Amino acid sequence: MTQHDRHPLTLRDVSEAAGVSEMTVSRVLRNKGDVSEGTRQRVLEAAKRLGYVPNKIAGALASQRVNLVAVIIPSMSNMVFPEVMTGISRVLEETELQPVVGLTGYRPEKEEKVLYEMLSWRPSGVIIAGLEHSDASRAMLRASGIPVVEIMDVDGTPIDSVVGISHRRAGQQMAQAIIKAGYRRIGFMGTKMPLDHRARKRFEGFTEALAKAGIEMADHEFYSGGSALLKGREMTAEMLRRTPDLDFLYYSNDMIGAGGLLYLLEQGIDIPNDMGLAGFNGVELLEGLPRALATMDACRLEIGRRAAEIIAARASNPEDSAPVRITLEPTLSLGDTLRRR
Amino acid sequence: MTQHDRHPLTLRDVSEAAGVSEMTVSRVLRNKGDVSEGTRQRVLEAAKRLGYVPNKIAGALASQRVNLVAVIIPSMSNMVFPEVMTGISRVLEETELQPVVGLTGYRPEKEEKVLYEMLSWRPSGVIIAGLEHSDASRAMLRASGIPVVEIMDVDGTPIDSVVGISHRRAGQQMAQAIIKAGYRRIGFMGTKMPLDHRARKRFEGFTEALAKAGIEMADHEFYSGGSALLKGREMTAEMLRRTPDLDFLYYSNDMIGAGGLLYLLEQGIDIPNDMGLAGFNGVELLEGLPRALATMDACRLEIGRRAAEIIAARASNPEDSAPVRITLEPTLSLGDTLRRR
DNA sequence: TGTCAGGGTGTTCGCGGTAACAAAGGCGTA
DNA sequence: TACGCCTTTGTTACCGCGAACACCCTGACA
Repeated sequence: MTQHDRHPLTLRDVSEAAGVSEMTVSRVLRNKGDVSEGTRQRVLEAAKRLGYVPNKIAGALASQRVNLVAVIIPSMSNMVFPEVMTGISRVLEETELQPVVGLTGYRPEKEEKVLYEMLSWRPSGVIIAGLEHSDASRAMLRASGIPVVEIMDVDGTPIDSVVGISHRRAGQQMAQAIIKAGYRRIGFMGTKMPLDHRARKRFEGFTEALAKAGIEMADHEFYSGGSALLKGREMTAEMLRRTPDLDFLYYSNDMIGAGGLLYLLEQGIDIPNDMGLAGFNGVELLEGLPRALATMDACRLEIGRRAAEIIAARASNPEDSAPVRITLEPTLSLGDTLRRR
Repeated sequence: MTQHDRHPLTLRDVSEAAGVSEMTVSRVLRNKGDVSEGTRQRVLEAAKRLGYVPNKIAGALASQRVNLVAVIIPSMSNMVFPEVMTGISRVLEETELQPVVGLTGYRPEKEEKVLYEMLSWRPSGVIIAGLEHSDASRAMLRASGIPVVEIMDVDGTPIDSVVGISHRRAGQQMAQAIIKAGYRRIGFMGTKMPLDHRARKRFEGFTEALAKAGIEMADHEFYSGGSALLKGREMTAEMLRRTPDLDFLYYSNDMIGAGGLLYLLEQGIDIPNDMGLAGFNGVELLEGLPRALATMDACRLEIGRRAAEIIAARASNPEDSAPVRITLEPTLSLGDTLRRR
C-alpha cells in the first residue's frame, strides 16, 4: 500500500492496474453511468489496493461543480455559532454538499478577505452571518452568481435570501417583559463591539421600548475580552456598587448573565424579587445553573437548518432561484430570574 | 459590476479588458515575475472593475499546489478543540496556508470518510487528533505523501509527526496529587465514550496510580449527552447519595466538575476540607466560578501552535521531512478545591 | 439472417489556470 | 553599428478529470 514515492496516483494508474480505460474507472468511483458488475469489482479492488484517492480539484474543474458551501461567521468561541453550524451540518449531511467555515472576527476587512478566498474555490453557495458587509463584499457576492443566504438578522436589506430573527424586536420584547413584571430601575451590561450589529440592534430595541414606557436606562456598561463568566461577575459587582438601587440587570449574553447570577446568589440577594436578571441566547449551559436565567432563544439551530435547506434546494435545482426571506420568532423564557405577575 | 449572467469571469476576460495576455494577468494577480508598473495598474484596474475572483481550482490543478491544511478533530462543541484551532490559526495566518476543518464525532468510520474527502482536495498537510485510526485511514495518510501531524496524545505510534501530552501520565499525576493531599475515598465521573481514547488513557493512568498506592476507586459513573454542567450536578448528587463517605471527586472534564462544584457549594459542603474536587482541561470558563476548580491544563493552544508550525515548515521546505515528536507537559493547578498540605 | 435497441466501454476535448520556455524590445558598451 | 544582456511580455503544453459523443457487442425480434 505504501508508495515508493513516485508521482501521485491518478486515474491512469488505477485504469492500468484494472485493465480498463480511465473513463471506466471514473464512472465506477462516481457511481455514474452503467458499468458491468465484473469490471466494477476489478476497478474497486485496484483502487483500494493502490490506495487511490480521487483528485477533486481536477474533477471540479472538469465538471464545473464543487460540492462545497462557504459558511462565513464571526467566531466559533461564543456559544452561538457552533449551534448554527450544527443546524447547517445536519441538513447538508443528507446531501452531497459540505460546509467549509471561514471566520471574520467581526471585522469587515477580514470578512472581505475570507469571502474572496472562499469564492475563489467556486462553492455551490454561501451562508454568511449578518446583513452588513462592505461594498466590495456585496459586489463579489452578487457577481459570483451563486446562491447567498444571509443569516441571524432580518433587520436590513438582503443580497439574496435571508434567515434570522429581528434583534431589534427581540430587544423590545425583553424590555416589555421586564416592565410588565414591574421592574423600573434597569441596568444593562454587554460587549463593547461596535461591529456586532446584532447586539447593537438588540440594545437599541431595548432602550427604545424602555423610552416608550417612559423609563430611562439607569446604568450600563460594556466590556471586551476575557472570561465572560468572570466579566459578568465583576461588572455586576461594580455596577451595583455604583448604582445600588437597581432592580433589574439585562445582559447581552447568557454567559455574562450567568456570571452575574452566581455573584448575586453568593451575596444572598433575593432573585427575582429584589433583583431580576435576564440574558440572551438560551444556551445549554444554563441548564446546570442554580437558577434558570431568563433568556430569549435566538433560534440558532433552526436558522442554520433553514439556511442550509435553501442552499441545498438551489443546488439541486438551479432554476428555482427566487430569493427567500424567513423571519423566525425567538421565544422568551422567564426562568427563575424574572418574577411573574 | 453586476454580471449580465454570461459565463463566469476568467483570466481571458480580464486580459482582454486590460489589453494584455492571460499570462500577464496571472502574473499580476499572483505578484509573480516582473511586470511593469504601467501594465500592473491597468490589469488591477480591469480585474477590480470586472469583479474578477481567480479560480483556485484551476490554479491548484496547474500548479500542483494547494494552500489548504486539513484539520481533523472529533468535535467543536466541547471547549478543547476550539482552542486548538485558535493555536493553529494564529500560526497559519502568518503563512499562505489556510486551515479547513473536518469533524469526526469520535467515530472512526466518519473519520475515514472525512479524511478521504479532505485528501481528495490534495491539501498541503494534515493535522489529525489522536493516534488511533482505522487501517484504511492510516494507509491513506501514508499514501498521500503529505506531512501528517497527529495531535493531543503521545501514547502510541505516530504515522509521521506528533504533538501532544501523555494522558496516561496526566491521570497518574492527578491521582498522585490527590493522594498526597490526603484524600482516600475517591469517586470518578466522566463521559461514557469508548472511542475517546484520551479520556480512557487518563482514566487508566488514574486508576493505575491509585492502585499503586493501595487505593481502590470507591465509586465511578459515566454519562453521555446533555448539558455537561447539569450532568455534573446530577451525577454528583447521585453519587454522594450512593456512596456518602467519599472525600474526593475527580471529573473527566472541567464542565461537569463545575456542575459538581456548584451543587456541593449549594449543599453547604466544606470544600476542600470535607470534599476535594478536580477536573481536567483548564478552561477559561472556570475563572468565573465561585471557587477555582483544581484542574490540569492540556496545553491545547500550544499543541495547535506546534502542529501548525511543523506543517508550515514542511510546506515551505519539502526536503526537510524528518518526523517530529513533541511531548508537552501539562501543568497541574490546585485551585481552591484540592487542599494543600 | 438482418435490423435495431441499448448496455458497456473507449476517445476526444476542454475546464481555467500556471510552468517553462521563447520572443520582443530597450539599453549600454565595444 | 553590432552585440549581448536584461526586462517585459507572449506562446505552448500540460495539470487530472468528466461531458459528450462514438463505438462495439449482445440479444430480441421480424
